[in-house]
Amino acid sequence: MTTRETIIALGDQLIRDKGFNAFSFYDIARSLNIKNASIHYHFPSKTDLGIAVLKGQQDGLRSLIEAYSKKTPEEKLLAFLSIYTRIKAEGKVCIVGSLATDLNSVDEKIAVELKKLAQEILSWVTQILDEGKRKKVFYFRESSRTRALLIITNMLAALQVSRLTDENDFSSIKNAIIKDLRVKP
Amino acid sequence: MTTRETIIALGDQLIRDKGFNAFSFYDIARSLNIKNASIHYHFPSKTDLGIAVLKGQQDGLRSLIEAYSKKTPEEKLLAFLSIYTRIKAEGKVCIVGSLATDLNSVDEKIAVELKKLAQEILSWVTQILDEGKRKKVFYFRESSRTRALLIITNMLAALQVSRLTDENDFSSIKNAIIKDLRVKP
DNA sequence: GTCTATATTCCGATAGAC
DNA sequence: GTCTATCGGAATATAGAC
Repeated sequence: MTTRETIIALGDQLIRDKGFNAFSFYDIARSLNIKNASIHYHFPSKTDLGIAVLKGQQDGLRSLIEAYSKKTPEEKLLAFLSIYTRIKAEGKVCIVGSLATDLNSVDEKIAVELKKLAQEILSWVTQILDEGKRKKVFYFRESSRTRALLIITNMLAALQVSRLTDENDFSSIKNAIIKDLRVKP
Repeated sequence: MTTRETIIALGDQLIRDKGFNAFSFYDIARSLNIKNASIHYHFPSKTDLGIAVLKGQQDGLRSLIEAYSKKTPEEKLLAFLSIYTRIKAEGKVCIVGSLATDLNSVDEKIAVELKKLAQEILSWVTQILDEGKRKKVFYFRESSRTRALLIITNMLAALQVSRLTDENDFSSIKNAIIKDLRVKP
């Protein structure tokens, strides 16, 4: 992994651990045993790093979508849900939630990339549910888009709320989502 | 409203608008036409203000619970959901979500009060659902606690995600929650 | 309770040597 | 690409006058 990629990975983790406004270039420099100024060589501004992190997330999502394109709707949905399970294991939160709460304090360019990411997530989950409904493996009353929103908001906030209530609450929420989709009307 | 109360109200709004780490005492001082140092007279540290904001939220919640204690489960649930509708109208997010994403960058004392607030919200919604199930006005398969978590996470993240996707998504989510509870098995 | 003034620390960012 | 050195700005916080 190049230094640039390592910086992006560390920035990503820091945003999801402490929030965009709470981390500094020094946090990254210390981890990498380099100096503050060296980070600026790779990313002139903190906003530039934020954008790179979001573009990395977009690329990762597209790879996952591509890798699961021939799989069943159940497999796709489980792959989607396991994104959050991995984040939970790290004790962190989703980047969409983290940056959404700070939205009015970050550069507009970050907001633009964040919205793109959110749209792509919503679009994918909507398609998964749509396919599952057609193939009669998922059952739900709402539109696919609304149901996708319900599932995404459940998982996104499960990471946040389970930091405060009980760590097991994350699994309870995840399991309930899966079960509910399988209940025939 | 006393100056102290006004500062708390402004701090609350700023946390839910920009995040805890993005607002400064100067934001509040400017709004009140007083100086930075005057804020410190009322709240020695930013952490003190954060705690006061959270205690204010706890008090507000307890008042709401008390005011609705004799009402029906449906009325209680609608009262709970309308908390978020009001926040959405302001374009802000829920304080629980905002501070949960910044949890590892704030003072431990803030984390303690935030957890108390989250527990009280979860406890209330769980009781509302429990009562609704007993009285056969709400229908759901999960435990009351899990269903409460599902509903709370939906609303909390609906505020965050609808900043990014479509403002109308908030209403779609809210309406789906209400409808789903009324569906008989 | 609010003010002026100031101390202190931290952060983002740049210049220029190596 | 990384370093040293430094600038400029912002933010938290305190001292002491009014």
